[in-house]
Amino acid sequence: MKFGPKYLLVKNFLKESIQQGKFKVGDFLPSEHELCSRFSVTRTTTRKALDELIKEGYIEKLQGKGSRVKERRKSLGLLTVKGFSEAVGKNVNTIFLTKPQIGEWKEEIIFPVKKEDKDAQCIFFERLRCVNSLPVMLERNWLPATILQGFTEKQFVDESFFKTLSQEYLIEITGSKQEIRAEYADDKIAEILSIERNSPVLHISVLFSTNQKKLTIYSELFCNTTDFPVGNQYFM
Amino acid sequence: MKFGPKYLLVKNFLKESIQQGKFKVGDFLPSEHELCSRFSVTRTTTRKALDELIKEGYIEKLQGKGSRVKERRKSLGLLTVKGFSEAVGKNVNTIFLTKPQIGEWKEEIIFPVKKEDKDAQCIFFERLRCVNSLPVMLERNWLPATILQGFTEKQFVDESFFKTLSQEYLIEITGSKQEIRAEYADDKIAEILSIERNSPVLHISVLFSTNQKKLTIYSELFCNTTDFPVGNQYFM
DNA sequence: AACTCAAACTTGTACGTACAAGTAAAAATA
DNA sequence: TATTTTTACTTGTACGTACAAGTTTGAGTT
Repeated sequence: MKFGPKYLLVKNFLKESIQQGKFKVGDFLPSEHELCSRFSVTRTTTRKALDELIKEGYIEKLQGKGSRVKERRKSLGLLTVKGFSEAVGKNVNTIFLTKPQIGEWKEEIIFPVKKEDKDAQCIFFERLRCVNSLPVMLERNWLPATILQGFTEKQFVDESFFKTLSQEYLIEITGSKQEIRAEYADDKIAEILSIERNSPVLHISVLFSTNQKKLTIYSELFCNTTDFPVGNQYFM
Repeated sequence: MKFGPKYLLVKNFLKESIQQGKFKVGDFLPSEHELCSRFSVTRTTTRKALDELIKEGYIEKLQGKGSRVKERRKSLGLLTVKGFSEAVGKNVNTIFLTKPQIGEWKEEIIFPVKKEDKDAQCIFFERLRCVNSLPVMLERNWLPATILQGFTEKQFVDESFFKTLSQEYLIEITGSKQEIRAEYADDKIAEILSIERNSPVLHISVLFSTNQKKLTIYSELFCNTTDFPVGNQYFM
């Protein structure tokens, strides 16, 4: 039998446990010492495993206390509407304009759709994000139906698409590519966002890659940024 | 005398050497073994130092070969115009509309200007980025004049503001905060970008923090995204 | 009851050793 | 000369040990 490096054993055990919710956000992992004896490795090896989990944003270490499961690095360099999620006290809600269903690959996807994706069926869903009941962002998502069995019938975990992928299918986002444009709102977008036709809207095209090589997610976002700009932060 | 951890000695020596250009991009650092004997530390310590430099994006390791100085992580989660720098074969140039000079703190800065900055004098400069001689992005920058002695007389290194900060003042960007809006182009912006008034333009407000606690940089960018969308990438 | 302090935990740094695995150039072979 | 093999270098993994430094808890003291 061929095994890779030992530290991957520890790392993957912890990573999968976190992804499956066996360790929840805020929980402390077993101490380094305990992991050592559980896997019969030295602390060097255990610490290497933990280091990688820190690098990937799963945990943080607190000297004297332990290793705590972190809210997963949501950013990924992604843009988020200022006021979504982090904003406390704001009334944010999400409306499904189109529930997940088998649909067609549309022209409006900016990034070129891969051939293997085009050959497969396509899951589509469309959501409207509102702040204080005012529509702020329209989100359209396309993804191949090959892997996600029964996805159209599933309820979203915490209203979150990514949480659903993570917890129900053990799929996580590993990368993203974005293009951002300022455009005139066409009739449809203007109507949905309750703005005038030809108002400037922020158009964000996103391509997500995941740990499942076959699963690429295509998203097109349209934002009314007059009241809620889109933003991100990065600190070393 | 009080020293911190030993690995910081090695790390900082290498980091400063890289920042000062003693090791250039593509160069290989001294081998771990050599660093060990030079600093009288064990490989554990040296590797810890190198690990941190990897994390901060300064170097990459190649098994069997060595540690090579990398092109510094430009991204920082930042948006870049698609076609700038990375795009080969494209004709990109930069025009100073306003050379670095002592100016005033303007109202148009979106992020609130810190009090200590407002009390100081302000360096301002304004550049127009063109692709194929067509104006694509207008960039306005403000920063307090306290630290950067003689900045207004300096020539930019490689036409790059950040390279100049790094090589001439040993200042590096440690974080950023951005807000993005789609707006109507006002008269002035429209004229500079050679577009019609009230065309949609992408307005990006950036606040950079640096390793010099006193130095914050405020930028306002205006992009015509019809031909060149703005974008970023992230991969784990 | 309130406080102090020691003990028992946690992670952080650092030592030293050994061998595996990848790379490149020199040496041996055909 | 051209090819193969060896050798000497690089980084990667893993062992074991020791003590420093931060946190929590509970025993002991006031």
